[in-house]
Amino acid sequence: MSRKQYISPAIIHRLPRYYRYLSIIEKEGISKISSKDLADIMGLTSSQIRQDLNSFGGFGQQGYGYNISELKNEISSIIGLNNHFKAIIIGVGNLGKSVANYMDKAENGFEIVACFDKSDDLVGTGLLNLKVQSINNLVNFCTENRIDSAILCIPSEEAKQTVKALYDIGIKSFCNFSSYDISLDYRDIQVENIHLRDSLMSLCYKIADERI
Amino acid sequence: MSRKQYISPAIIHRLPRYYRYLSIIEKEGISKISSKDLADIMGLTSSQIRQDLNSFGGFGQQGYGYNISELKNEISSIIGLNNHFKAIIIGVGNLGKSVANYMDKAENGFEIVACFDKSDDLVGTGLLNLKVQSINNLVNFCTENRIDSAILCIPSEEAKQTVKALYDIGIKSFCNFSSYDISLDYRDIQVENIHLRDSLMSLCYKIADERI
DNA sequence: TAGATTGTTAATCGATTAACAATC
DNA sequence: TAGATTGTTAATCGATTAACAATC
Repeated sequence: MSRKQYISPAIIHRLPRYYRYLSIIEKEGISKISSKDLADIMGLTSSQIRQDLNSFGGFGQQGYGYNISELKNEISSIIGLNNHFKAIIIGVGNLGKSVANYMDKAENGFEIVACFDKSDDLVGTGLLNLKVQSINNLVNFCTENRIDSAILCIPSEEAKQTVKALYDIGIKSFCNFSSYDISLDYRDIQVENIHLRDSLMSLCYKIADERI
Repeated sequence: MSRKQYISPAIIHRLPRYYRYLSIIEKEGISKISSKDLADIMGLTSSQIRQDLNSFGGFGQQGYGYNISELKNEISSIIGLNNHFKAIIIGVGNLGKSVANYMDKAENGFEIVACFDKSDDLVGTGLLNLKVQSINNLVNFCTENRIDSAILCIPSEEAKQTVKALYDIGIKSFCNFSSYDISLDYRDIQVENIHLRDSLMSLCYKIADERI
């Protein structure tokens, strides 16, 4: 079967997990796996795995299973890891720094090509092999260089202004650490939100609920 | 209606958002709101809001709507924000530092009571008003002090070992920044995962998919 | 060939949306 | 009282699981 038209958000968010586990299993020197065995390892059902994979194509072989390297490469290609999309980091506090360092060392589909901060103390300092630029230079830089995505490591009020400026010059992909809900203001964008406070509060609920 | 037995994960993850928006609206000086108006602001449907809220109790008034401060307080109480659960940070690199600073300034249901690192360079340095302790002191500290939750800002191999040690002394709540899937090894725990790499990869997929 | 396991359709489950009687 | 809006039940939608024919 060929690739389905619509891929659900649930599937999109499982793709990186497939990639991660297939990488681990491949490193263990195993060359093939059945949906049942992979399901046991990943805590899914074999049905779900076959459904997920088959929304992109028939990567398995009846009676045999899936070739791990092959499947891993297929998923890498589906995610688009080899695109090495050009990303910029906005806000170079501890969060921006940790994100930059993390992205630099682990394969994730992006490469960081610039970073910006509003603080004069940080502008000109080094991060990875880059010099932190002034936020005043942001729009200029992004019009002169092709940028695929912006990683927002700034508070929500600043994020709101920054997204507006970037959207106006055509940048429509964001990794958002602020609590500003970008997708409410713009429809034709790609965004992943990492809302630390919301995660903590959900965890708080779970603990509190457990102790009732 | 009184509180339902089972609250779905989907609802649990919307609670912090309700709290966030109600706080914003309250600050704007508005005192009441209908499910319809709140839905428009939050990008939900009024049905969903009424369903969500009614799984905890009837907080509204027919013909009127919801009193904002009252509802915000109810949700704060449902999440359990006033518990101020005692959390420890494990790993005080840039990520650990940014999480610590963030948690210190924003209300989230937790307070950080200690932080640990394996690096001798970091042990003894200050973070918030705490001194970074050696990871060797972790189990000892946690047996002598009541700890509600551990925030894992370390790589997955270390996370796996650390979780085992903590689980064995009864700590069963984790905010996990590593890619180790704790819930596959332990069933009776509360966990929130923040998988930065997975989020980036999902974003990568969305961009790549958009450009097909 | 027989056994294993996929790809795919059908059934089930859960979450969202619609509808409306209750009631402020 | 009339209008508004909730609380709640019913309908729909989407995602997961089960089942099984196809086939390696």
